[in-house]
Amino acid sequence: MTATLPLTSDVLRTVSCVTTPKRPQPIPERGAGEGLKSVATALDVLECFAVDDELGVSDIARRLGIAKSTAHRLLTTLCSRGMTEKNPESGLYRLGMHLFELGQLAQARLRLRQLALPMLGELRAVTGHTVHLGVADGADVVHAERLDSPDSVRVMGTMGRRFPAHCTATGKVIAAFNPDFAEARRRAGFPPRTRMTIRTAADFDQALATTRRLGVGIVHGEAVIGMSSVAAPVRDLSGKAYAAISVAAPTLVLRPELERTSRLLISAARQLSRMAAG
Amino acid sequence: MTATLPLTSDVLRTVSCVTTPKRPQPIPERGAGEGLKSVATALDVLECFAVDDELGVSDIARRLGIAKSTAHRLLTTLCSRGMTEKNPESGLYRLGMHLFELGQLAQARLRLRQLALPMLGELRAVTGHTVHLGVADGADVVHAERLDSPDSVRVMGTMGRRFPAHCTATGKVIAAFNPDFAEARRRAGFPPRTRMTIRTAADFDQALATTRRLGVGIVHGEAVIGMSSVAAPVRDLSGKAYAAISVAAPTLVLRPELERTSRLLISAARQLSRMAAG
DNA sequence: TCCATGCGTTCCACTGAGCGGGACACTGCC
DNA sequence: GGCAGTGTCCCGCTCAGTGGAACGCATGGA
Repeated sequence: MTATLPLTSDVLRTVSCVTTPKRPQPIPERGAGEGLKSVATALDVLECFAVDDELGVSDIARRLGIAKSTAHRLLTTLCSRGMTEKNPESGLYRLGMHLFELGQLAQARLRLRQLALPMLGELRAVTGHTVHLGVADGADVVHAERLDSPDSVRVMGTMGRRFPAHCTATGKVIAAFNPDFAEARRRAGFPPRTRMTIRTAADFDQALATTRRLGVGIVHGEAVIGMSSVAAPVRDLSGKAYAAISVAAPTLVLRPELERTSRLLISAARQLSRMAAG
Repeated sequence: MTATLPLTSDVLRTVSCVTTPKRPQPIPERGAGEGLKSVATALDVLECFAVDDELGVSDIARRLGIAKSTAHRLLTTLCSRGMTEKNPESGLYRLGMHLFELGQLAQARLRLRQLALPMLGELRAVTGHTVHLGVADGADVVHAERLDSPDSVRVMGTMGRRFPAHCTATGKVIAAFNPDFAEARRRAGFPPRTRMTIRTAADFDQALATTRRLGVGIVHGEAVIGMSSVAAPVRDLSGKAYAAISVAAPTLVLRPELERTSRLLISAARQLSRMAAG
C-alpha cells in the first residue's frame, strides 16, 4: 500500500507524492516491494525497458536475477497484452503500444492537467515559449504536460519524463515550498547533468532560499546547456507545493523577459491553485 | 507469444498488427491469454480502468470474477509500483502516473513516429490544421502522434486513443491497402458513432473501393459530427499499409481544401514510406 | 436506535500455479 | 567444427497465490 499522506487536496493524483518507498532509478531493485511476487517481477521487467530500448530474454533474466525461463514466460505474457512487443528483426523485446494507450488514459484523467491546459495554452500564446506542467513524484518531477513553442522547429519528446528536482525550475520551486519533497531530494543525492547543475545540499538549500524569496524557481543551463526555465508553484490549501508550471526557452531569449514571465507564471499558478483546491 | 507475421519492415513497432488474438474492448475477457495467470489478471485489472476512471476493490473483483482479496492484493501490488493509485478522497483506485511515464517511453521510441514528426510539423504549418499519425493495431487505429492546429483553442486529449477503423480517415485508408486489417474490422463489426458512421460490411467495402480510387481516406462527420479528415497511407515494401497520416478540420473548412490537402498528404506519406522502408 | 448491507482490509489453510534446472535447436564467431 | 551465445520448451518440486471467512467501518432505511 502506498502510504497515505496528509494530502489536503486531491488534484494531484500522485498519492505516492513524497513518501514512495523507492522507485528504482538506475537498476531495478528486485524483490523489494509488497504483494504478488510474479506480478512485481513482471513490473520489474517493464522497468528494465526504462533503461534500455530493447532487451533479450537472457539479458533481462541476468538483470533481475531470475531464471531465463521465467523471464521468457513473463515476456510472453506481457506481449500477449501488448505491454511489450517483440522486434521481429532483432528478436529482442521492447515496450508496447498498449502501454502507451493506457498511459495516455492516465494522463488525460489527471484532474490538475485538465484544469491547467487552458492556462498553459494561454501562457504559451503570450510568451511564445514552451510551457510545462510538472508534478512532484518521489524526489523527481514528472512532466505531465508540455505545449511546445509555436516556432519550435523540432518537437522534443520530453513529455512524461522524470527529472531530478535539483536541475529543473519546477523541481526547485516545488522543493522550495514543500520541505518533504526537498528532503526526499537531499536523500536521493544530486546527480550532475551539466557543469551548471547543483551538486551539494548546501547549494541546493541556498537555491531554495533564493527561490522562496523570488517566488519562482529559475534554472540557467542546469539541465541543458543554453536553456533556461522559470517556474511558479501550484499549492494546496496548506500552502504546500505539489506541482508547478514553467516556461522554457534559450537562456539568451528568456533572460531579458525573466521578470515579466515570472509575473505571468505566478499569477497563473495562483489561479490554478485556487481552482484545484476549490 | 504474439503471432509473428510477415512484416517486411520494422518501422511499425506493433508486432501484433493485425492478428492479435483479442484485446478486450468493452469488458475484459478473463482467463483467456497465455502465460502467467496472476500477471495476466493484474493486466486485466489495468484494462478495467480503460472503461472506468475510478473503481473499487469489490467492483473489480466482480468484473473479473475473482475474489475480493485477490483484487485487493493485485491493486496494492500495482499501486506500489505506481501503475495504479488510490484516490484518498474517494478511496477508489485509478491509473497511476508511472504508467504514463512508461507509455511515453514506448511512444518516444516508436521509430515511425520519429521519422514522421518533422513531416507532421510541416504539414501542420502548411495546412494550418491538426495532423495525426495513426498506426494499425488489431481492428483499430491508435493515434501515435497528434500535433494540434496552431489556432485550436482547446487542446483535445485524443492522442493515444484507439479508434475503430471504419470511422476514421486513417482507418479507412489503411484498410483499403491492407486486406488483413480490413478483414479484422469486418469480423469486429461496425459500431455506430454518429448518424454518418458506416454500419454495414457492404458500405465499408464500397468506402474502401472509393478510397483506393482516390488514394486517400476521407471521413465527413463519421467520428465526430461536423469534423472531417483526410488520410494517406504509409506502406511497406510490399505495398501493404500499416499506418497513415491525416489532417483533420471542421468539415466546412476542410472540404474546399480537400484536393490540395490530399496531394500534400500523399506526397508526405510516400516519402515517409520510403524513409521507413529504407 | 438498531439492523442490514455495502465497502476495504486482513488472516489463513489448501493446492496448483509459477519457479528453476535442464534439454533442445539455432546462430555467429573464433 | 566446436564453443558460447541465444530463445524456446518441458518437467517435477514447492512455495506463492488463491478464495473464503472474519473484521471494522461506513451508510441508509426502518
